[in-house]
Amino acid sequence: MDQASEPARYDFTTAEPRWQAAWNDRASFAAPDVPPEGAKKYYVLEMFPYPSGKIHMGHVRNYTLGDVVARYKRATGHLVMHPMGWDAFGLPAENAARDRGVHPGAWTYNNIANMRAELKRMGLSLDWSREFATCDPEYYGQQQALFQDLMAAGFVERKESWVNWDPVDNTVLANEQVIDGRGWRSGAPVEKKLLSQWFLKITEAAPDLLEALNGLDRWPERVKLMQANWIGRSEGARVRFELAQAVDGVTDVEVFTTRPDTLFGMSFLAVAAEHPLAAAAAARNPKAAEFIAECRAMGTSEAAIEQAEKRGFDTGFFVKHPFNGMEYPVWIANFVLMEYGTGAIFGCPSGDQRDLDFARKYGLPVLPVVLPPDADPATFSIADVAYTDDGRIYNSGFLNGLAVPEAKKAAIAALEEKRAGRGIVNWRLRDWGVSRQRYWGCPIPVIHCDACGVVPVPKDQLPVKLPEDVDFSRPGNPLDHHPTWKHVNCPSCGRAAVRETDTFDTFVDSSWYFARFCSPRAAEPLTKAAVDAWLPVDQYIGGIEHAILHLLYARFFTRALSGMGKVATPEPFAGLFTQGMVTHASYRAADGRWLYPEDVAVDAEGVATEKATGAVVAIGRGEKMSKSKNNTVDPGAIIDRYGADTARWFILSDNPPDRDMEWSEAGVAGAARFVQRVWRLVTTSLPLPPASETPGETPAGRKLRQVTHRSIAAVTTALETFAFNVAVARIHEFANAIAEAPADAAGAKLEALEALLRLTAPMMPHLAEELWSALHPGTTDLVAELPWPEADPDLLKADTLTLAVQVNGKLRANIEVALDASEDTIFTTALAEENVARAIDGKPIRKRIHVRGRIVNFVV
RNA sequence: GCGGGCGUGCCGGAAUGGUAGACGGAAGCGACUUAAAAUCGCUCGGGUGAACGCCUGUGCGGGUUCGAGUCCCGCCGCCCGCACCA
Repeated sequence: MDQASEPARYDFTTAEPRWQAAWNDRASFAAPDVPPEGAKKYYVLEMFPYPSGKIHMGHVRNYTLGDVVARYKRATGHLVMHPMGWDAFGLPAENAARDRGVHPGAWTYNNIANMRAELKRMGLSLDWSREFATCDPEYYGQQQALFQDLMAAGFVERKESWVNWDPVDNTVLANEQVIDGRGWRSGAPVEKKLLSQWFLKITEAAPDLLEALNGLDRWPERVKLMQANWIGRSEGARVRFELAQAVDGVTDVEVFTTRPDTLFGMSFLAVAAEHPLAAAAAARNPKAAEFIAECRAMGTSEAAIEQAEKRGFDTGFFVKHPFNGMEYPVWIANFVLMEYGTGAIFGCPSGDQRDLDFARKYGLPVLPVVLPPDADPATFSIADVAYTDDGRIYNSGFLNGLAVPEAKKAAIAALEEKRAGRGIVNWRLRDWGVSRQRYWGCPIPVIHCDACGVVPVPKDQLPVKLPEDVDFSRPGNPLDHHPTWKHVNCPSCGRAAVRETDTFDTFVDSSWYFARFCSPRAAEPLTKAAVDAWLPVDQYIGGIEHAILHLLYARFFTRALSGMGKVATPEPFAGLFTQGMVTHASYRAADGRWLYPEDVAVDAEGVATEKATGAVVAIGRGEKMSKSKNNTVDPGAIIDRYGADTARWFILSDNPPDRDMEWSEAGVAGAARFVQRVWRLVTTSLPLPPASETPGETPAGRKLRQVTHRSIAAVTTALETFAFNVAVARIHEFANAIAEAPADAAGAKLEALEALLRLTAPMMPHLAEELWSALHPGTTDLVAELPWPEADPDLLKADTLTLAVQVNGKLRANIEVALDASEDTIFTTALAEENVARAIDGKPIRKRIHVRGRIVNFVV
């Protein structure tokens, strides 16, 4: 092979580390804790990663998106803070400890070291000096201090709630550890168990959390909608039903309903399995107890409860209807949730699908009480579908003839008059249970003393550190069976007491980390000057799967901190962008094995076969990358082969960032070709001939300058709107135009190449630096520190106007007219087109439509 | 089950209610080469035509409009969340 004949190529393997070192040496991405007077601050944050061991393509996508924003904002004159850290507590570390005998801390910090090295290879404009992990005692100790502040401010309470209990492993299970109602390790049927736990009173903030969504104008509408529905404000009534006979001294049962207008359509009353009346029934009837036990086996997941077949048990109790005085049976039903409303409902089968399914199953009456418009009351009946829309009330005594909204008001008024109920606002949102019976989390900093009750650990004794010597060979919480850790003296009375052995939900860790980033080494949780200067986060970026819980908890936490005067802003994230997943084709053999892509051959017809056996393989369309499906792509391997810029470019170019993207080998290879193309475009232009004309003097020069400035404008708009794939397309077009520009446009070419590099820099920062230095030998400038190019408005204007001409809405011709052509001239020019005349075919023109700069339409 | 979203060529996608398919990928053909890679050029929704063109087409069925991928109503399919995964 003759080396000399090989065309020169861009060598990213040396260039990328070189520029990373240059940014590092210049501290190009460092930000001060408190910005200087007059600085335009911009806080860019991606959701910090869980240190699972390796970065995956979802991370690459997330951090590339954030990096484009950070670099673009820096170029447009902002002082940018762009930190990185680790959401480092959680179950996987404990699973690793149980499965492989590794200590959770060692496992986690080892993973962090690996992932940090991988992230650094991506060339992200991060301020690494702010890095921390939530499992650092320096971080969780401050969190313990914050929790005590929240306790003092009245945001914390202790109450009972249900958990999934594995009776064989004697441990609490997460919902994801419950599979088809059984524990994932033991396979034992899961039971619900009542535990005393710590709660943050998020429900008190519900009205405010809902109302303030209106002010989040840079959040996706769908996320705001999901949050609003989750908070779930609903207006309705509490209705008190007297029991026909008192049960254990209890004389009545309260239900919540949003449909008091349908009270006359009642055919039963149903309570949750955890309701006191259900317990009373169980005490009298072993069959009831059996049914309740079956309900408990469903676990605590709302999805599982609501998807289960509707089942019930007749308690034999009866209640009296507050309006008609009739008696109705009380059932225990598996679809009634104890956590919502009062844990009891009245069933109106004609107006609620669940009630109808239930009534049909158990042969309960179905009385229609809302008559749809245009329906005949004599013949209207309910078969398998409940009627939930508006209409006229009938079969309903004093409510007859009213429309649904009026009937609701009338029913509530009547309930209040009879003292049998009242109108109320009910919220779906429940308080936030933060206790977890696990080791690898932040210890809840309280001590339980028989004499003094709950006593906070004195602040000068924080952090309450996790013990290192823990035993994972036994099931259950290692903190609880540690021989010494929990035994302490009460800080208040000095007698023997025990530590709380529960740790915090990891959502607590992620509810304030963005604030801690502002002063990550401070001796107190937050530094007022720093958080007030930097918060709110200007652009937060992460997965849609966090649309509700994480974002709602972080909003609540920030509100609470703001209420205590620790943070000025109540809203943590001014702008939010939710990215889609990264998917990859998956291959599954007939026997159910998931195959690695490299073990599969795909022919031209798209038929896939397993290389080893030749057997045909099923191709799954893009599925979320997961180890269990063998369809992951290792970012490290991609960067080895193609470089970070290529990976970044492909991930940005493939599709809009809020949609799921399919990773494809061909796509990366195409991106790699473009990297080389830009490199050739610049290097083959060197050295640039001395400009014989000032830019734009020749017709070709002016044309290239127009393209340059239109490209600047188009890419800027695309970046501002997160349309990164469009920005990529515009840069492709721009590069094509530069390549095609004739030689006499030399003066405009330098301007074009500079603009190309600066527009590309947020997306392919290493290549931009490499070529900038080639274009300006000896320069000490870094593109990362240069300002964003500005489009010259004069060069954005077109020289003529191109209009589409339609006849009856169908395109028939294009015409070109002067910018200032009159409407008459435009119509005359349009009608002169042969194709237009043929389409009109002499028919009279009924209407002429002209939209300036767009279109002409003749209606005939 | 409930809540939210998405659906456009072979594929990813573009398109302030105004020329559907920009840009890229794949594929095919050609140039260069002993050959391949790389590179460059051409073709590339379907139908019809010698050609200017014409008809049709944005998951399905309706509607609003001079004009609908875009707005409205009803379906179908896929995806996300459902409170202890992060």
